[in-house]
Amino acid sequence: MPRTSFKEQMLRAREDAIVASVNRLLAEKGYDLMTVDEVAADVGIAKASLYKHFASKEALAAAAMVRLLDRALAFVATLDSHPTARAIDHLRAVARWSMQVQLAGEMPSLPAQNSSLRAALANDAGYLQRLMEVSDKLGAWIVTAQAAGHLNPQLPPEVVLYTLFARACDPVLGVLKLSGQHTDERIIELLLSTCFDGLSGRH
Amino acid sequence: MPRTSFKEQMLRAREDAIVASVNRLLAEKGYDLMTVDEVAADVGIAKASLYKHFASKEALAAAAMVRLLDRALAFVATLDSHPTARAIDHLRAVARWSMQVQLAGEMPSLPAQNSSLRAALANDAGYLQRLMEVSDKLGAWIVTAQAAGHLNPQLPPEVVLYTLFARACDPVLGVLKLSGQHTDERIIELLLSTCFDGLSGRH
DNA sequence: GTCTATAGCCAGATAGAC
DNA sequence: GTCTATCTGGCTATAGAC
Repeated sequence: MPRTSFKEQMLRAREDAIVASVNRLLAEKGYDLMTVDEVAADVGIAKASLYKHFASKEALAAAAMVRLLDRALAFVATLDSHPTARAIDHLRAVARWSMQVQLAGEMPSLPAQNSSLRAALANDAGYLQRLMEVSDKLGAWIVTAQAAGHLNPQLPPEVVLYTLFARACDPVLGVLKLSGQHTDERIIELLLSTCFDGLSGRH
Repeated sequence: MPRTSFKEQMLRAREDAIVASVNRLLAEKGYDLMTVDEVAADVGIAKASLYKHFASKEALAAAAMVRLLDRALAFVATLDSHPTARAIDHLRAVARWSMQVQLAGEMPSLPAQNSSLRAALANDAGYLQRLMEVSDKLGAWIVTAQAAGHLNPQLPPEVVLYTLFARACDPVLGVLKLSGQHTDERIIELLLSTCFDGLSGRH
């Protein structure tokens, strides 16, 4: 395997800068309102140059999702290095982490209904593989936590998994932040409570 | 007050048909992917005629939201006629109703990030008034249920309110329906459970 | 690979006859 | 108020020089 040349390093750095911009703009405006012109201006290159790196706007979104999943996998790996902790604590930690990412304005937001975008993601091997890795990790913790009685064992594991994914981009977070009535930490504690303990709370 | 003439009745009926189409298309494709051409074709009139009734695409969306809120208020009114039931049961009933609406493909979906659309809604007196009415009704039930110990009294009431609104358009519902592994009724019971009792469930 | 300039398309909104 | 036909602007994507 040839070592990466200087030119390749520069290319990588530029593409990282592009994806970072895309990630931020996706978090700020969402996919539909983000324009490729904006991305190019934000990175500081011409739009045509952008298209030399990524074939389409959809490819840009996919790259941002890959970046996010890589961050998630890195965080999951740090949890794995504490094997003494309980699975339920791992799951809470992941949920808290995803909410922190959202509050920091770094959670890319894609429309669930755009079918051509969905098709592009479904054809992206790198995206699919990382999504499966994250799902497998969380799925294992879910089953363990259910067996230990820390998660409701009557819920199908996939329902728990989908719910955790959905809470990572829950609009309630943004509304509460906009209201300005609570600190970021308090918002996260409130939403973790409603997510794991429900609106009724523990009795 | 003059009684409504035949012409006015026809006008009303046509506008109702328009809003019904908009509501369905908003549920099916979402605001950004719904085109005004589509709406006109669905209703069976020319696009220019549509613009005689509604000034803009945003006005169409606002009308659909008003229609939805009117349906919600009507449902809330039926609950009010059973004054013996507990507030928590009313809230669960409203949550179940909203999930049924979504599963029936009748829940209009608007992007949270489109600021011009948000501005249009914020300037629509009819929309705002109905939104406040619904919020007041639910808010009263929330406070009552908290006092009775049926809802976690440590949660700020507005957090409960926002959460109920958010669960009405929770994407988890659509994903579970798409997976085809559960009946509609089972999906609703599962999501009601995660919403009120949390992922941990009751202990 | 980077740029300027532009093609091509599509959707929201409108003109003007009837 | 309804229609056909059109305008207008913005967006993705590309051509072609350097």
